[in-house]
Amino acid sequence: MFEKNDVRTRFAPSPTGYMHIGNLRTALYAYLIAKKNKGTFILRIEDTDRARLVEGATEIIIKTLKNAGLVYDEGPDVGGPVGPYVQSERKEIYGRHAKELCASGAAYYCFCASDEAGLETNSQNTDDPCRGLPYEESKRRADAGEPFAVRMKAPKEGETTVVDMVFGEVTTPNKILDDMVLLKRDGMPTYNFANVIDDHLMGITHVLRGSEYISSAPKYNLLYEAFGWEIPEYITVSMINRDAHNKLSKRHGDPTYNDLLEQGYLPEAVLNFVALLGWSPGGEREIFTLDELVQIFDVSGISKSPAVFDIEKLKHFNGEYIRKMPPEEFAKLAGPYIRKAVKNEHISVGAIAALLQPRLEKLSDIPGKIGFFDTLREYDTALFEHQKSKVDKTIALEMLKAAKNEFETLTASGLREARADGLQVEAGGGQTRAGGSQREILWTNEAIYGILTSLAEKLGVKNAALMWPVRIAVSGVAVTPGGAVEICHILGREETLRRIEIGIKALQADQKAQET
RNA sequence: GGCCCGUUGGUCAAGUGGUUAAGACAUCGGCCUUUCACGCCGGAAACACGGGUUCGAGUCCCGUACGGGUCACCA
Repeated sequence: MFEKNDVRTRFAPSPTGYMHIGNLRTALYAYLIAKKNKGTFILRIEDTDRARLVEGATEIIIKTLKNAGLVYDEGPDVGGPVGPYVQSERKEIYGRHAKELCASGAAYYCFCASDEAGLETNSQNTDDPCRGLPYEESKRRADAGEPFAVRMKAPKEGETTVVDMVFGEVTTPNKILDDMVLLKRDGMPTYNFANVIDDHLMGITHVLRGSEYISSAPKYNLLYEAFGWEIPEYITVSMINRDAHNKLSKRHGDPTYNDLLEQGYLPEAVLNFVALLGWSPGGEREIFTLDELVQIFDVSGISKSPAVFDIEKLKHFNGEYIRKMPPEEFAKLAGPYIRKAVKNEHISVGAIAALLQPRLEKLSDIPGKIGFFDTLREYDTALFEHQKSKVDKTIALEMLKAAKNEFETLTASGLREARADGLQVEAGGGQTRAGGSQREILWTNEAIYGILTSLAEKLGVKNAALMWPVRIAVSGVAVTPGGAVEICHILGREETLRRIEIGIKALQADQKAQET
């Protein structure tokens, strides 16, 4: 069995597909509460509705929890002392308990056809016809093989008070409680019943549920009482909404956890963000690792009111996580995205990653930002005009010519090229002069910056006046990650010169067209 | 409709009877600068409403409004 004073929590999803953000948060809180108390976190699969079963969904859940770092101590694939952890494998247990309640008078067999019973529950204050059946008789019928469901015999008077760690005391008049079905005709338990049985049998001390269950909570209490079981701590968490009026739902295209990962969000960032939806640690800090959350999590910080899932803020969190990542790690993560957009093997993934890291919100944004490294698209020469940098087309042409000349001169005198990936190659046919001249340099960011800034100085213009046209020429787009220097560096000397040449030709053609 | 729950800026939120009502995202302005971003500085922006209780109420009580949940042999 399990330790008596052990704090035990469970995440109990039904395997119906990918995991919602709300589910993930519930799992996270359950995990945090268990770990904070050095307790046990359990995964239980609630698959009692075979009609809604989705093939492979259990695997998805397991994979998702692993991916998120929410390691469970007991569960279907890892076992544990109170298994099985899949409800469909516990059918006998529920049947036994349901019959026990019938025998004790807390529940009764119902022989109504399912649709008939449905009608009964909809019309208020109408008793199910089977409620009054004598136990002996209904037991005989059930034993004889007549199909039946089991319903709870809800009290008609009094009230039930539920104590919840988040919502406090919630009192409900018993007369509005219906005779909820415990066991369905197919012998499977309902969620309500299986949940209570399993939570008790598995020693769950803190029961986490979404607020949609709070109106059922009195019925759970009645069930616990009927069995003479101790009622666990209830922790009811409010919903996560898409906007002021709608809750998050897959139907409306709200992203699942998996969707978010596919969109280039980091698991850590999503988890961190989700933790703060409906819960606050109280201070000003917002960025926490999972382990830190375990340390500081407290049920008292859980909010009663629902929270809106704001993707903008998630983006910010994701950006924060990207920025604080070690550069090598980020390069590894971003590598595939970069390679997909920039096929040219000579272009360094690491160098592009370095440019991207401080200005990226999510990985899927990468391709849109760096396509120009791969191919220089045709662009409007109007891009060369930039008031703030004091550049018009005439000046741009002048600047490009000067830059080209400068880069070429260097080549002629034996420029050694340092590729962005760190490999050095000989330029200019390997005619490096022994001893080297003063003009012999490496094609590095520092060198290019030096060349361009001293050129600007020589021409008597601001850096921006030179940098702007160069950047436009080598990229062909108005907005680029990194500046002229970095882009030239990454492209390499040869490609840089080629693109500058293209820019010059375009501007000259423009000029000619203007004259005629 | 019955029952239950909620309501602090556009959003997440701190606040547990006395505060100039934090902070974050988004937004706007500025600085930095080689475009963008990062970073830094600053602005605008909130206690749903009405009654109580109290010397004093975002905080406690009642009501109203609005929003949500639930009322399945779904979970």
